[in-house]
Amino acid sequence: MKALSIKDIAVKANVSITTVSFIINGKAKEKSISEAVIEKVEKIIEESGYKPNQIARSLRTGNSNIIGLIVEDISNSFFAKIARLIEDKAYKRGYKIIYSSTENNIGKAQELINLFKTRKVDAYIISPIKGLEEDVQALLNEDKPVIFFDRNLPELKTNYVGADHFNASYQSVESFIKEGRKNIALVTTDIDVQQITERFEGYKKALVDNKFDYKEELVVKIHFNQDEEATIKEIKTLLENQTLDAVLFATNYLAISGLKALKQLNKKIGADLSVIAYDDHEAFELHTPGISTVQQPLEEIAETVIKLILSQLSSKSKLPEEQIILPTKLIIRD
Amino acid sequence: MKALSIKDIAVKANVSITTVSFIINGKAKEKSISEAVIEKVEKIIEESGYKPNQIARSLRTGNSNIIGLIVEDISNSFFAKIARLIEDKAYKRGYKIIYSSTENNIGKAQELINLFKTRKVDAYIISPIKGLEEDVQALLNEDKPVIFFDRNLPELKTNYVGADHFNASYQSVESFIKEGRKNIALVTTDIDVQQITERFEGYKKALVDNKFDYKEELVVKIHFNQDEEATIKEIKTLLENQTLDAVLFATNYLAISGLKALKQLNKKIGADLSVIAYDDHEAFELHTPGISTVQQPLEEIAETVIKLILSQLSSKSKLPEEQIILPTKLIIRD
DNA sequence: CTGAAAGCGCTTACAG
DNA sequence: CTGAAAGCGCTTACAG
Repeated sequence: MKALSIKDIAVKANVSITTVSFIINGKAKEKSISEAVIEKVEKIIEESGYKPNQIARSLRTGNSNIIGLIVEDISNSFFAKIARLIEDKAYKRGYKIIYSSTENNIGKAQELINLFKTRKVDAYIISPIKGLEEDVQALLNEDKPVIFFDRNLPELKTNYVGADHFNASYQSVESFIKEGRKNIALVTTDIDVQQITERFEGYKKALVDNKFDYKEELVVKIHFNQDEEATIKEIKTLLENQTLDAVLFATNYLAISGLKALKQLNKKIGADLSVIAYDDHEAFELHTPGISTVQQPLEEIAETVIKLILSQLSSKSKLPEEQIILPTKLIIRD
Repeated sequence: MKALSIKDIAVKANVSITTVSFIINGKAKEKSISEAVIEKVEKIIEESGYKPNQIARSLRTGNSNIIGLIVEDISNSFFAKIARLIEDKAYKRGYKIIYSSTENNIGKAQELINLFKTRKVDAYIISPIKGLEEDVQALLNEDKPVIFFDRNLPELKTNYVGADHFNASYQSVESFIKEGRKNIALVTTDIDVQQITERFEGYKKALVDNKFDYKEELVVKIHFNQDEEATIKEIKTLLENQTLDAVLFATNYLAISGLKALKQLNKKIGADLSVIAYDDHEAFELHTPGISTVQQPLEEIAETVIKLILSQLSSKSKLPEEQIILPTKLIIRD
């Protein structure tokens, strides 16, 4: 039951493996192989079900038709949806995706890059974390296409595709203000990544621009890797000890924890309290009342990422880096 | 900036590549390489940051230390969580996982198996669909370890790890009956896979065992690939036109659609209506009132799958197939 | 119009 | 204790 090799095909067709290789790779015309030979070989390949060994091909050519995708956590619905969309789109263009999660762990992230390197992936799509600068720079030095998404490491010259996190927060706060809210809290995380910082900056700027004071005690930064219990507790402390009438949650899972906290405290969203969550989640639509959310344009992000990667892969010369910021949408529910 | 090869290391260390290879692969003792040489070579490897080319290694040895994972849809939270757990556990044992989604499409599933084959993955973890029998049999003929999870194709002799879907439904229905419910509906899908059938059988058996009539009009089979709008509409029709006081949802996403339907109809879960959903979801805990769910033992499923795969991979002789059915847990919320 | 041969970077049976 | 050499399955520059 050993797999067929190009040699087996060559023997059966009574030609050299060179000829078979040319035909497999669509270079038959270019190499002026005769019609008769092409047909004969194609027929044999078809009948025998021969598939070229991609490992051998990769070893020889140095590329793999595989794109590596590195995300924070594939079980987070934002990343899962993006991964799925990217996979679909890449697949249609003849590329496969392999993906893996960093868990915000710099060591794991570095190992993944190494893994992908030794597997000779052709390009990298990364939602990066601080500390990865050197490793990514090494990829760039080897002229490997790298695209960041969701987050950026601005000191590196890379392509980046992401949502307009600053404006998303800004608009959320303004929406609260229009509703007549006076004391607007922010629940965010302590991960030091650009998009979290931007969400914070947008929040502050909107307050200041509207002549509200920025009050430190209304901002909670939740430690990234702590368990949900602790998060809920911190949010409860905020809700109980501060005068507030609106909360912006900077991530999806923080909003989930926040809703659990509200439920435990028996506080209702409504006349006395407004909530907006970053990134949609099924729970928000179902919630009574519905939870307003900031929605990132997933489809567009995926499409843009793939488009940039493919144009880099197909161009011989180095293309200029692009920074693409896509607008978010605020969905108000009640 | 070309990557280092084993030859470069050999030259630097002034030994043969054979020696370097033995050292890299931990065979130094066995091949009685001298301590001095081992140390020298290890130092050079360390300093130079040399990483063996896995592609070349795979080509030579015929295996890859990669396990292929094929699921229905990686953006479904059940599969995303399982994938993440399996990835973690495999990683700790030196295996990488590559995963991909079939979207319940037989053509795509076959392509994925082919893709994994040409990449020489060492083993396959598959949530299978009908029509894949031949392709999987071909893998088994090549003595590749294959493990099914979540779903089974019983005509094949493979390992299988899954939850006890029959009992899960059975217990759910009995729980409704204990609450005093009389008219218990089932919302399920029309995919023809074993675990969906079992959920249906458990539902019927529990009714009959408790001397209730099985009423066909209380069962809705939703077409798999239809959009959510249509699903919600069908569920609304059920809720409006039938006398019922309890609904069991056979999947997670059907329950989500069901809750949306209830919300649109302004029907409340409570005195007049009980609901149980298959597989937990954040929305269920947050929902007011909380939604009861059947929980599959994700951690155990992942652990068992990996254990079986590794024992197959490490044993030379063919192991007998195991069918492992793990119990589910019914979580009652209100 | 077609083929012999080198080489991608490894592992391993064999020899000494 | 260590190394020369074959070979995994391809691609491609070169030759005719």
